[in-house]
Amino acid sequence: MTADSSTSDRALPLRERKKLRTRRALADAALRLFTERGFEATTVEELVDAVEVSRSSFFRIFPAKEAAAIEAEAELWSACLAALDRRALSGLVLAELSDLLGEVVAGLGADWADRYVATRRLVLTSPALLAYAARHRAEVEQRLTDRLAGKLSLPPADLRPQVLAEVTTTAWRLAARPWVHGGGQGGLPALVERVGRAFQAIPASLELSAPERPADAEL
Amino acid sequence: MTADSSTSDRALPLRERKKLRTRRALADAALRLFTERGFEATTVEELVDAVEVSRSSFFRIFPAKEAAAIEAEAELWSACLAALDRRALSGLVLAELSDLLGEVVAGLGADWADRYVATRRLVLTSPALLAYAARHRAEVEQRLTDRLAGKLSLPPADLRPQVLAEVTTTAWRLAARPWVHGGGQGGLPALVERVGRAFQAIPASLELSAPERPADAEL
DNA sequence: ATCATATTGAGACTGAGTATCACTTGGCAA
DNA sequence: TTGCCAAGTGATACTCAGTCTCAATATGAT
Repeated sequence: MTADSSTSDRALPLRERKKLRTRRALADAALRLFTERGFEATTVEELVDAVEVSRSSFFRIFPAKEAAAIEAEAELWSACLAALDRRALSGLVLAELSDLLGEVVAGLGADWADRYVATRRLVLTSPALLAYAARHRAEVEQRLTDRLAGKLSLPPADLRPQVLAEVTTTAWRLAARPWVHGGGQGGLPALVERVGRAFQAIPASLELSAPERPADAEL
Repeated sequence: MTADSSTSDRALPLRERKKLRTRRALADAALRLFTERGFEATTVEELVDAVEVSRSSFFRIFPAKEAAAIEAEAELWSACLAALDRRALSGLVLAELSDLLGEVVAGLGADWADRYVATRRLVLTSPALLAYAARHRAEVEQRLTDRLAGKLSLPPADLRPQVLAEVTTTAWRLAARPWVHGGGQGGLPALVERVGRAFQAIPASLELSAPERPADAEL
């Protein structure tokens, strides 16, 4: 549910639909052009020419050139935050978050997987995109933290919601990185599977021990 | 050990010392000017005028305006990576990382605490700085991951070094945020104390449970 | 002193992001 | 329909970060 959000959500103020279509057209063109020619080598001018929109309009829709490139990533996390708002938490919070992320991923649109793979590959090619994506992650974590603390009635200074938010994005990255590396093999179901395993891997990782006499690390 | 790194490391190629002094002067002026006038409101021109260096030189030393602002943060993490290179790991890796971070912090220069507090407060005021700092963190994590995997002879795809690197920077942030918020009260010893407790808080946070019937989150 | 080599500074140039303003277009009431 | 208002669009000018090139200057070795 709420998983459609494709080009035309029926029963939307008609004018908004056009805006959404433009936004999506810009994001798609951005992904394509930046991938073909490189992020820094493509100017915003070229991008807006391809979509036949003015430069002014671009910056009205996206706050930065980078934002158009990571639209697919942004969609994922706003879906997660929306899902968290709808959800009542009970039991192990970490397990709830794992479920939630899995459900959100499973409900994403059909074309999302390809867009996301392209996005992540693109991000790796440009320091500016890496920075922008990293900040976006930090913002998502902040919102996750706030919502978790709110739902659990914990004070903002409590470390636990912060850790759980951090762990959530970490699990996502752990799961998504190899999936993207493999070209999105297996589609969304494979990704969901990986997300579940990434969440499980985290507590286990904290127990990792080094051998008593590591051969290569002697001073 | 290697904890000095103040303006003049004796027995350094004489020419390098001057470069270091310029670098440090720029970083100090950046922190001061950006704090006084705002990051976006201060131009690189004004900054280099204050230090009597050319714009060209600035960009030879720092890759971006933002880099001069987060110099104190960068110093911390390069000290950590250097310390990790020197250290032989044995036993619980998480505990080793906690120790290591504590030792590095305890060994930082006397003026570092104030510089760091100022840096973090400044970063919070500017989206551009937030993005730059977030990317810096990601780079540090990548290097931590590589070194851990190397030292432990684990394949690069193993999730555990990635989790441990992530947890290390998370613990740092958990510890530093309230410390900075309180103006660095208690100095480095207080910070070291907080780092230790942040590392301990992480496994505990993963067990957080929600009450079975949360009153405020019903749909 | 002299020569090769770094390092610096000056200036021009590109392109992102912002602000302003005139213009158009969609939505709505009479 | 017609006219009106508001919201959105496009053109243009401007600032400033970051790159590049080249000349000037310092540094160090012989």
